[in-house]
Amino acid sequence: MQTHKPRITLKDIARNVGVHPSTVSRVLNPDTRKMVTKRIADRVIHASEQLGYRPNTFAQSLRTNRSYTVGVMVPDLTNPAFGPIIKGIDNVLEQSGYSVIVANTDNVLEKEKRSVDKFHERQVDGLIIATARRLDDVVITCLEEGTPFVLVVRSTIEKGVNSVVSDEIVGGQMIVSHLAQLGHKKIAYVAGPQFLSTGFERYQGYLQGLKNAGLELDEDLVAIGDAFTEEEGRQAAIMINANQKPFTAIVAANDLMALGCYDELITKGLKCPDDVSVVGYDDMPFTRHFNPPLTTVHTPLLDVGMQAARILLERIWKPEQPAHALKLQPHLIVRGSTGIPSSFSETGTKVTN
Amino acid sequence: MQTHKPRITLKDIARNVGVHPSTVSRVLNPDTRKMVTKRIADRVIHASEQLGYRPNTFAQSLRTNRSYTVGVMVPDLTNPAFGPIIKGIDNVLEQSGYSVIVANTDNVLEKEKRSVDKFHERQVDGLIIATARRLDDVVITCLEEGTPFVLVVRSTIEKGVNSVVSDEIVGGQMIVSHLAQLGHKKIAYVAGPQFLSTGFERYQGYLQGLKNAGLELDEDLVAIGDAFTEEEGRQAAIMINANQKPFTAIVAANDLMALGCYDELITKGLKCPDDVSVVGYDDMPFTRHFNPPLTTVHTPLLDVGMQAARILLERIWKPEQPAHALKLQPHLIVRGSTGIPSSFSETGTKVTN
DNA sequence: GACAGTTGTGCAAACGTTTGCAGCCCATTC
DNA sequence: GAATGGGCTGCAAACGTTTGCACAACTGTC
Repeated sequence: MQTHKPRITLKDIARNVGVHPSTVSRVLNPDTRKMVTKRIADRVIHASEQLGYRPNTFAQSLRTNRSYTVGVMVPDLTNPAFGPIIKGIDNVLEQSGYSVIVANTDNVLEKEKRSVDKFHERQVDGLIIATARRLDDVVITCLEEGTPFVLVVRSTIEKGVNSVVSDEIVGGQMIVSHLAQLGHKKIAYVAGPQFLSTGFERYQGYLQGLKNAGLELDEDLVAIGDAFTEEEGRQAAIMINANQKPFTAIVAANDLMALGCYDELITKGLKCPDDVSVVGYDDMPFTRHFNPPLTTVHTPLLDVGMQAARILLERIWKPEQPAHALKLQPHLIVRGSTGIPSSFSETGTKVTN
Repeated sequence: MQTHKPRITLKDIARNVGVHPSTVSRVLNPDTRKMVTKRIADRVIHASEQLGYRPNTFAQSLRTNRSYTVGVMVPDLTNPAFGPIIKGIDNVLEQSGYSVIVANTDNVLEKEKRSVDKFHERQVDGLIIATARRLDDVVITCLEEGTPFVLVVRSTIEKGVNSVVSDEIVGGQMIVSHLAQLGHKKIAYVAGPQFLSTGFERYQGYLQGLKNAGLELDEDLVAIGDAFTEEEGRQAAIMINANQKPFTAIVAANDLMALGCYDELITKGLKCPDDVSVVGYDDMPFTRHFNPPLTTVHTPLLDVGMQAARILLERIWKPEQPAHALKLQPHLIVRGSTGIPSSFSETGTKVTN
């Protein structure tokens, strides 16, 4: 920001007031203001306002080694789930004078590494990571280097790292329980990537849910997608259909994949929920407007962001505190995509072709 | 990022290789590398890699007055339209070594001012602004201060500012033309805030579209919302309904407001598109999954972001170039929410009650 | 072999802060 | 009235770079 007006510095104020720059510095810094006489302080403040002083953050950071910035890594900004999270983060951080630098990694490891390197270079005071794999080198590196960071949404298998996630297993169970209660017995599963905690744990929740409901797992009814995308959801649904086993419900590992299932059902001429029920996960914005409105598990995304930011601030201020792993309770939201199982599929008469 | 390992500096490398720090600096800086002998350069590079050197960006920025960061101001991260834009921005900027700092302003002027102040303090090299009002102090300030910036999505009435926007007026016309072609004559309009270029120009497009189609404007069929939100869209639809004038289509100023119209139609027991057609604007993610799939005007949001970033880079590099106002051609996407007008409303028999 | 010209490297200042230390002055105490 | 102490302020170094300038060493020419 090359402004033509010459930047005015502590020295300028000092000259103006007739004191030493260090005194000005002390006045303008809340922690040290009490060190200087009120009378002088007032004059300094007045002069600083009049001259329109803006501290040079680079000089400050260079001297203090704190940048008052934090880095946020997300896998895909196109996914509407991340908007609210970043908003939550920004809300609390900007109140404490921090700025957030975002990086979009497109789920590719190379970019994640580059981003975290960049963040290091920029000396961010902390990191919020929404891209973690269950086994994640990047996370391990951060851990070793002592970088304050907190994981959101996706966690790793390591213990002792700060994180804010939804209780995915419980969420998965809730879904199956809901479907079982409706009378579903053949429940298909469109899984997310198993190297992500969300993909893995939601699937575990599904398995546990089946057990709870006294249902058998049929492996022909589960397919694993390689990414949390609509397209992968559709592909997985296609694979399941190809197995020619009857089912009355599909639970998808997230809302996007559920949308992919919608597509596949439509191309097969199946109605949701009349022929098959569908449920998603995340409750991203506007799920209630889908056709049909999607039954899904709600995670308070804005809160996730805000809590993560708070925890991060704590860690930045007192790095030696024990890690804080926050698990938010999920919440099933029943909408129009789930209903009682169709007699067709139930009897196995009408097999998807 | 307080790492326990001591930061290694140019001086360390210099000592290691046996040269002066300035030489190391020259080697590591692409622009000046040619100044130093290949043999020495190689040794320096080798040492720097071995020691894991990371330049201190603060020192660099302090010295050079360039931060290699740009600020991005958006009104509401919850609106899925902004995800793709930011992604586009990030994509091109990170390739040039820039980082993006985002700020969410919630559409409140106070926050916008605070954010832009913050950006100034952080000495961002440029700004991308998605929050502009038609008359916007913040923009004027940036203009006066000579800050490189580009507006996205929303423009101001000033000429000579960089911007990347959709041709809203054409878009508005396209919508009306589409509806008129289907046979609609009574077309209601749910307007967005008129102090935003998007709200204003889309409405102008609507007016122009009516004229083109030889239709009369009925003021009872337009209502203006105070914000581009679902709720405001619903309220506007309610107001129009309250006027008891028949209509067969509603065009909303953006997709969110269109969703609000959906809600109101449902509570009135009206079917879309059978009873009334609805069209939105933006083609934000997942509009095709809405119920019914929303006819809307597509703007290539990712492109908007990328183009804006490119223009900004140009301005940062050569500040004296004339402004670049890029107007992207919109594109009507017809989906299930528009159809031929219902005979009911057409005859005025069935008035919304 | 002396000279000019070119090339490569070192020197030191500067960017704008923060902060430990030293020293001053004034008030307090015996 | 001298000694003690505490409160304010100035001094200067330091953070890690970049860069104009000076200078040394080399190349080529007559």
